[in-house]
Amino acid sequence: MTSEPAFKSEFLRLMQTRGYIHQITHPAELDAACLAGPIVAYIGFDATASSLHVGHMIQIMMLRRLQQAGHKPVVLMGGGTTKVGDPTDKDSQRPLLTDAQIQGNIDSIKTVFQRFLTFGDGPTDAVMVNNAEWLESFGYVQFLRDYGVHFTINRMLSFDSVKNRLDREQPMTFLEFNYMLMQSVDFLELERRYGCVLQMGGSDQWGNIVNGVELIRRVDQKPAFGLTTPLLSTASGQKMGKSVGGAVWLNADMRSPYDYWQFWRNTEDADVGRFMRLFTDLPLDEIARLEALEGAQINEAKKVLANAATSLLHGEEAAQAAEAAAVAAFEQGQLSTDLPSFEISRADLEAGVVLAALAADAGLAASRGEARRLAQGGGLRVNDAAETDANRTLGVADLVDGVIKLAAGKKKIVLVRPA
RNA sequence: GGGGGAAUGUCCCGAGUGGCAAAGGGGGCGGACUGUAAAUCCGCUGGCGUUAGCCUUCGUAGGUUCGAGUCCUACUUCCCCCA
Repeated sequence: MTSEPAFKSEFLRLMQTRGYIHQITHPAELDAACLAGPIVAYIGFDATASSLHVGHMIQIMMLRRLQQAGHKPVVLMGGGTTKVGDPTDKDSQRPLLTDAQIQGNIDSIKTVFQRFLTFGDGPTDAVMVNNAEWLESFGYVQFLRDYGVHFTINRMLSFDSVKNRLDREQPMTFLEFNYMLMQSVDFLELERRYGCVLQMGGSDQWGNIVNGVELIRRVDQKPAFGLTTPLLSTASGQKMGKSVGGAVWLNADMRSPYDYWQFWRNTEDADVGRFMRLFTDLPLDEIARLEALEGAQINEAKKVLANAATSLLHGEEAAQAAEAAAVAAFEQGQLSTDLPSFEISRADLEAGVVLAALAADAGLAASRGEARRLAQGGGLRVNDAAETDANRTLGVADLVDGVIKLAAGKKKIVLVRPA
């Protein structure tokens, strides 16, 4: 699919040279459509958590590229679909979220897009819509008659999202089974409202996207296209998106800019070039130069990557602060006030705090037991000295320059400060 | 509708004779080596407790037993065979 069909449109060329394309439904037709004028394309995001995470970055960047190439991005928030739950890649049904939770998540997720896209009423300005607007107003029988007729069970059973679940002998409810239809109807609705012709998404969404494409072509006899991105894994084969300490959230209140910077800084050597193309706006020739660096020098390229990616999300200032904190902590062994911190009441500290409890509360370990094991393994550090006794009591005497520096491993650092 | 089998550590796969906090992988985390990389080697991987120990876990709910992942009953879900 990525065998260099030499696209003529700026958008598809951009997508191809930067490595976003895994599959396209009708490459030549889509290329022609992009050439003919601004097109409207969308990506859907479900509101299952109060923040998106780095795994979503490739989709967000794709909308950004779309706008850069002179087209109109539509961000679809899945207020309606989240109520059903996408069975793709899930072994079992998630607990259903309440309306209030979903709305809260949407409000919180929204903010991130403004950093990557220009919203407004102009022809290439981005817009954000919520599929609850239409999905919630359908009557059951009407929905079945209008859309259900276009889907065969035979076909639906053949899609990976369904097949995987069945293969693993896990139950799949009728509710989840309908997710596919809802996503297809979304595409149709956006086509009617905004003239949207393209849906993009991760490769796991291929089935859902193709269904929408076919629905539009069948019902409205209009052109419609789908484009998916490759599944992102690191060069050594791990699923991308996790880092020390779990999911890398995009919202600053859930993952600090420092952590976000660290995530990119820790990229594997072999991924540096690919990630720069996907996740930054750096020009291709500069990327080529940077990724050619060898040995320890590639670390400079990783910093460039981290700075660029963090600037996009959190702003340049935050990126520089993160870099400064990292340089101080890792290269000079000094403290920086920009390191993540945890506040403890002065009274508690004066009374004495058990290390294991503090480490757990500060987020360095999931539980006190884990903190103890960490200490026994030599991974817990207090003011840079390994501490194997997690039952030790810390007090004001342990303050150095007003803080206690706690570290789990070499990369997870928290400054405990009394307040 | 009838018959047979299956569900295990809330990340996944997967052993398990009535004495089990439950083998072994993968993944994850930590240590060593490096360059905050990869590969490799080592350790850890239910919660609370300093130790003793206590609590919670083998699909769900009951039961038998001093004692249940293991036996019985019902239910849920999945697979296979017959109709």
